[in-house]
Amino acid sequence: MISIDAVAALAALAQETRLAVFRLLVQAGPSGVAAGEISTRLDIPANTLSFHLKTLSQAGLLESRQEGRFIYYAAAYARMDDLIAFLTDNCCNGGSCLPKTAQVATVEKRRAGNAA
Amino acid sequence: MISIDAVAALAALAQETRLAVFRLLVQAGPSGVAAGEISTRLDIPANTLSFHLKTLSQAGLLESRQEGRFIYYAAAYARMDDLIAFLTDNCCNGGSCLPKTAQVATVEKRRAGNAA
DNA sequence: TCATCGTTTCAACAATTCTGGAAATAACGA
DNA sequence: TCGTTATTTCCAGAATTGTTGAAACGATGA
Repeated sequence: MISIDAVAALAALAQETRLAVFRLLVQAGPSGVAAGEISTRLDIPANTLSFHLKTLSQAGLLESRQEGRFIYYAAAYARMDDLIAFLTDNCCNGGSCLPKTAQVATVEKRRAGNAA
Repeated sequence: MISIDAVAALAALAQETRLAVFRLLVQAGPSGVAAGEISTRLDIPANTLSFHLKTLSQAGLLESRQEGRFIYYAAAYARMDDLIAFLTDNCCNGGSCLPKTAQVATVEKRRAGNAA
């Protein structure tokens, strides 16, 4: 991940409504949640939600699939991992201040253990 | 960490200059870097940098200490961990999509192994 | 005290963002 | 075809943000 992508992802998450949507989807799992249900569960007008879903998608944080009249949105877990790895990259110059973070927060190592 | 704090932290990081500053400090380690040196290393005007340092500090992402005429800024590692934990909280409803993230990205577990 | 250096505050402008009403699109069932 | 449902696009206004010149502040050494 490069800096400009990280800024886009962070900007997408740096908004109360979008953060709530993203967390809902992170917790919901890879199968995702339909836009309408997100709208209902978080009490967000459909058009406002659509705007935020687009923002999150453009930042690469969501994936979507159409199923009939419904569009299911799911968190892009790999992207989330990329972002975390970017933030913690080379933490303390490779030192030991955050050994677990440094060890785990690399895309490759995370993916090795991930089903998503 | 509550949602509004997370939004503040993410907003602070969602800006090219501030993200560069934060990553510089994450990599520099707990001893920190003086404002002037950050300004030089990243080629940011002093007043602009000051504005961004304040934003990052208010979001709880930086700590600072004065030493003579210099002010050293350092990444607030615990806060960074809180943020990551907040994002990945209850990932996949506690399922196994991201076992390593779920396992590590909790404040308590991270702190147990952290010197910072 | 004075000059200097490191850093912060103030002020103002351009640019961007969030929001929701209204209308449009797209898929389904009758 | 028609009506309904799910979702998106268009639009406009209010609010927020990033930037930098200029000035101010605070610590230091002579």
